[in-house]
Amino acid sequence: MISTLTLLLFPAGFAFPEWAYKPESSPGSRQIQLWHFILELLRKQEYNDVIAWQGDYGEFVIKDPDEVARLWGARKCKPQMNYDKLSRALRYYYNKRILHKTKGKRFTYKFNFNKLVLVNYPFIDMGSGRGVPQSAPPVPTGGTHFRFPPSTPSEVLSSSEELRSPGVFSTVARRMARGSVSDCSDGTSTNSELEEAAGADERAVGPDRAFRGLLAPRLPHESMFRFYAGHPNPAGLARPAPRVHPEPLSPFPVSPLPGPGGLLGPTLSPALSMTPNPHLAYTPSPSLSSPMMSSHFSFNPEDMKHYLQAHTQSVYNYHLSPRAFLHYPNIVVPQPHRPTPEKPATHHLHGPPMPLSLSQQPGAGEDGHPSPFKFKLQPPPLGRKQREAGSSLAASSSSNHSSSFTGSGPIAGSALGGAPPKIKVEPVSDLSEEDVEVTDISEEDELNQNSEDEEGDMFPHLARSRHHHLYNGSSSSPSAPPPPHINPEDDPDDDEEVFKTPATPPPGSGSSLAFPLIGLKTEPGQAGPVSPGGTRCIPLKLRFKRRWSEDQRMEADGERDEAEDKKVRAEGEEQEDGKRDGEEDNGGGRGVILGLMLPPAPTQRRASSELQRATAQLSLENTGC
DNA sequence: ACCGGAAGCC
DNA sequence: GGCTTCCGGT
Repeated sequence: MISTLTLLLFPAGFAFPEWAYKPESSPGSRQIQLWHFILELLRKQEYNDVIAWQGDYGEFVIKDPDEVARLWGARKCKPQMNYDKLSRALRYYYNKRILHKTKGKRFTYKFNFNKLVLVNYPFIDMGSGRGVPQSAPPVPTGGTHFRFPPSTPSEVLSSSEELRSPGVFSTVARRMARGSVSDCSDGTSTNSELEEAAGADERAVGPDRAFRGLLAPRLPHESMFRFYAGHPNPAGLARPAPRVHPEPLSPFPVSPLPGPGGLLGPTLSPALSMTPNPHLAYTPSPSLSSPMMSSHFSFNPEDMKHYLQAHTQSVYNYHLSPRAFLHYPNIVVPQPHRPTPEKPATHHLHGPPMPLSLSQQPGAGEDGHPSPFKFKLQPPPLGRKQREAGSSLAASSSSNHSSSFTGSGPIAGSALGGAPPKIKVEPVSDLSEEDVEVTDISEEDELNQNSEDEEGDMFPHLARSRHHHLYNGSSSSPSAPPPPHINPEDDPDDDEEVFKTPATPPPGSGSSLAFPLIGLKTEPGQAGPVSPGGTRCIPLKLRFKRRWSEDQRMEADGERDEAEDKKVRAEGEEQEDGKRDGEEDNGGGRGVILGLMLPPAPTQRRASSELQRATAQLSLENTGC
């Protein structure tokens, strides 16, 4: 199976896009983007008096708005820049879900790292230990949000932006594979380090890279990365570790989330080169160092059990969606103890009857091109006016903005039975939907946006209608090291954190379990296969959702909304959405797999670190102007 | 302060 | 696409 997996994983060979390393070349823009810049400032101590991390993970406060504006203006050669304009730009990020305002706190904003990462750096290799930079945005609890690629090619194409289209990735990948990473870096940019590292990695581990790339989005966990790491290059590794030390200011927790992901990592990697290296040494958390970390991981029941258990624990710890639970046939994982009494122990990961085999996935790797991942920012919500107006446009059809979410819980409510405007039906049908899902995804994003939840993140689809929403209770998770200040409420909402797991693993999870990636690939036609078996989970899911919803509400109640509420609007979900929703929930077929793996946070972190690195080199001010 | 529409620039 | 600029509104 591994081989199969491998193939799937490395179909085309994804690589990290060049732009990932260069802020300047960030997608969509030639120049440095504001958020990169902010991150850059954040990571530099010298600007601590100007802007600094504060409060929750990802939350930062602009201590000196004028100065920040000045710096930004300098960087962009916009002397006329001022905080008013800068803040407008920041607000512009709200729609993109990259940032949101921390209500009630002056000049305080919060990154939604997940989104950033996913969106912009889906394939980044967070690799290694480059270490979470101090400035790394915190992504404590969170899960990552990811979206699945559209199932159909057409969809893919249609997708608005597929960011860097697959083609791009593949191209890059190839390049990288060759070790020509340097391309990216012409001297201009930043990164020598990154590039070098990347290059090294690639050379050393050709496929791995690809692998990583793929995984990254879904498998956030650091451990995962680590394992694949195997990166020969020391440089990257070395640095990070040291840096990791917690900064007072930095929101980042020192330690990465312990998570299941780590466990998986090994799993995945076996095939890959797992050479022990410093990386491995750098284990995020003790927990990771489980046996699983050991060089070899087998899918045998015991191991799986172990893994699952760990995963389950993590799910609980992170308040992940039930969907996150891995399913492994025949193995029942004992439930972790959860603080919360309520949580039902019920879920055992039962395997759905039909295990998916990787093979099922249709084109998975085969198509020559990599699966189309389309990670994109969500479309901005419709303008309020429009919405209000009832702009029909919304495209969607019917979208009415349904109500949105009342305070309590948007989606959750719906799930619970609240009347959700949109969703309503839970389609039990589920799986099949995937395609739909995918499809939807592309477009849906726009529609969905709603943010219902706290998150509002990027993957509305997932989140939205469906039940999904689970955000991690940020505060709670024990494992995650709390930031200095944790506010109970704060984060919960934060969307960022929300972890939407894609889907539960489909049935056959055993195998699937392992690879999210696979799922990706699958998309294309996969619906068929999945459907058969997979779906049955639904009921459980629903149940879980409810549970979660309840829990979430209880725990989080507050905030989530924050930003998102407003946006909710978009929702107009279409009927289809509803369907999809169901699906998604399910774990939608393919996605499912992914879900398993992902431990959210890490990824983000890594991504962030990468970003930081990338940005690090930029000069804050641009003299050139 | 903060929000977000609209128009415009690159 | 990603702001920048301007601006009316809360």
